Amino acid sequence: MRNASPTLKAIAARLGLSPTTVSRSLNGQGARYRISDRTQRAVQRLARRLDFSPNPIARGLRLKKTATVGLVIPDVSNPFFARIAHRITVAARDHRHSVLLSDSQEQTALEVEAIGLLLRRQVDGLILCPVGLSDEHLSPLPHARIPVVLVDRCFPGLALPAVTSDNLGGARAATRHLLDAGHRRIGVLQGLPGTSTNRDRIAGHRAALSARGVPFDPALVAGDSFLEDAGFRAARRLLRLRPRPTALFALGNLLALGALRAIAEAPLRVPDDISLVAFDDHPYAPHLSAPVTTVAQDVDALGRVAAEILFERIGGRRAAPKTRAIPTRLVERRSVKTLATNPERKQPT
Amino acid sequence: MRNASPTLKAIAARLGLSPTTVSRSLNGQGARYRISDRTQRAVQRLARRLDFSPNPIARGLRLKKTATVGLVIPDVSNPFFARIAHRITVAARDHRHSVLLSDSQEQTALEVEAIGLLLRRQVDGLILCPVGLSDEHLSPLPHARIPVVLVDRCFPGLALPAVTSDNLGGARAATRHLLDAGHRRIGVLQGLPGTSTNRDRIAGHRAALSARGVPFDPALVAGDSFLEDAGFRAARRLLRLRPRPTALFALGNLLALGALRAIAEAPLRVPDDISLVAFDDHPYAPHLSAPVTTVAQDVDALGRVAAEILFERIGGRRAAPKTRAIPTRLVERRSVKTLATNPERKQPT
DNA sequence: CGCATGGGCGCAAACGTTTGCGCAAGGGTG
DNA sequence: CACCCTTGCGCAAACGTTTGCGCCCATGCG
Repeated sequence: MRNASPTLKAIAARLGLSPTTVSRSLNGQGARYRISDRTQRAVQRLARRLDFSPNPIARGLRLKKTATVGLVIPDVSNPFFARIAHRITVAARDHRHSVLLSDSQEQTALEVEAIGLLLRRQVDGLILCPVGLSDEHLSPLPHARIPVVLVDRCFPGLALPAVTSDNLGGARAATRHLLDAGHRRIGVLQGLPGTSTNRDRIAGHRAALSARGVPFDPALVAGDSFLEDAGFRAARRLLRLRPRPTALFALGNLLALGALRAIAEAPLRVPDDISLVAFDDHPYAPHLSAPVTTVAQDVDALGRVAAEILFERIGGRRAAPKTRAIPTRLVERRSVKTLATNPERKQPT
Repeated sequence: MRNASPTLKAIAARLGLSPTTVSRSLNGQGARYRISDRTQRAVQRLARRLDFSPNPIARGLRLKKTATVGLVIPDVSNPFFARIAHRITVAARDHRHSVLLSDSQEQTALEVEAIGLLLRRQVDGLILCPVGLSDEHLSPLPHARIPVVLVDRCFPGLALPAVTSDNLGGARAATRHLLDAGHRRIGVLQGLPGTSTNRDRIAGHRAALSARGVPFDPALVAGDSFLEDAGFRAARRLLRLRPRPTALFALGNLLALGALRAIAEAPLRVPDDISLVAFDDHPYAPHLSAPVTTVAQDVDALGRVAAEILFERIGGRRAAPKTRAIPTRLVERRSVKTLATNPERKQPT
């Protein structure tokens, strides 16, 4: 803020000392190098008085450490990722690190570019929400000289620590909830096939089905991306099936939004004509025309835990890479209709 | 990505040249310093083959330019700011700059700290969404050696370029809309008093009132922050007034959310028992139990224009600081009830 | 043949730190 | 008095660039 912090040299000159001595006095190396207490105190006092703080660029050059972490995110404007970014930014400050933010715009090519740039900029650590379709470009990362943590989407083949929601468990709970309410024809609005999140959620859905002995019908799965418009199109398609599904399960928040549009357009009503469950909770969810039942992810925890792992590793601990699953929570509202016709609902377990 | 880019020195050594020559060949200074075309081409070929790219830290140290811009935001997890951050991040990439992100957590103290840190890190420009309560700590910025742009909240006294929504016009349009529908007792849920956004929105509201000759009643204004809970409490208070306001005007998206909660709790229904207009549009707005009429800000434009101004100035143009107002748009939905009792509605102009 | 001219490139300093090593002075010991 | 140890600190190199200045060699001209 004030007129440019003075340099180490300037401080040294004013005290008739060498930059060496000043540096050591300020870095707690005084004892190690036998700087007298008197000198150290004098240095520290002047430094404080002049609001000195070492030039991070010069320091970075010398130390090959920049007190900076890189954050690569597919889309910062998506509230989900925005909250992750928020938590990480806050955690970074706690660890006196800055955050270099990149937005890969859901494109692998930009992701590659961003990672390269961040590595060249000598970040001390990297948190990555991969676009998620492929991982070949990530394969050098486990051998990078800095720790890397994956968030949200993971690649089992990759030796990198990852933090993800318990997508499988969350989806299983949602589908189980629908089954309990007597639904048997459940349409699924999926996201980007090939991503771990999508795969796990589908797997959870299928697990719940087969646990109840309900056959899985691929014709009831539609969609090809996590974006709203894909949700709209997929929902419209599913709603035209005959017999119509009695419930839709949207595997993402934007997909749910698209579904709502398609349902309104049909026009149908939730939950009378069709039930709806969505992955991702949302502040507005309770106030929708039909407050929608959701699988809430603990987004804050995702960001927090990722940052924790990263800074642990930056701090030196070099544990084996492990993926951490953050639990989800089913938030029941009023978008699921109980089908009275079905005798076996609420069967024990 | 690959094993650390080689250094200039390494390239020079491999070609039997000096780092000087290599540097000039790569920076387009070849002609200026009479490097032969043959040499230049050889350098460029090898550089490309080895995927060389100059160490940004070293470069930053020497040049006192880092190809980095700082971004200070009160709360990245707020979708409004997240979108601004998104646009700026994208714009920065277009200009080959990186973004250092700070989250001030709506605290002036943290904002001060963040600005200081970014300046020390030698960012080439700074985009700031000020917390907005005070501006003394910003007063050195107009004299900083780098350009600074304010977004969302501005300080008239400060000689800094600023980009804000047309808050006054937007609020005026909203209130006018309510007046047209016959409402006279309009409760206002305000945000943080003292911020320019809040002040301008209130001013717009009052302008619309007085244009219609409706007196302004301070008792109908409640609230003390832009957060949801403040909206909830303020709405609850206003809803208990007798006679009850016939409409609420929430001056922010989270305030609207709080209002919805308070209305549901009352319990009242929108728009039958109470009308609602909110500042800030939202993807879920159309799907609420009463699709809510909103004043939509062009958030993308806010971010884009801010980035434009910043990079123009980084590029050298040192125009006088000017504040740019981005137009808002009234999105009419179904949360406003037309009060039939009132004869003078839809009066011309 | 002497000199100016121009082409092609390198020297060395600088940016602001950190750090291995070593130097000088003073005090104690034999 | 010679030696060693301790205390207190500085030298200089290094990190990887960029840049003002100047060097050297050919060539052309008179």
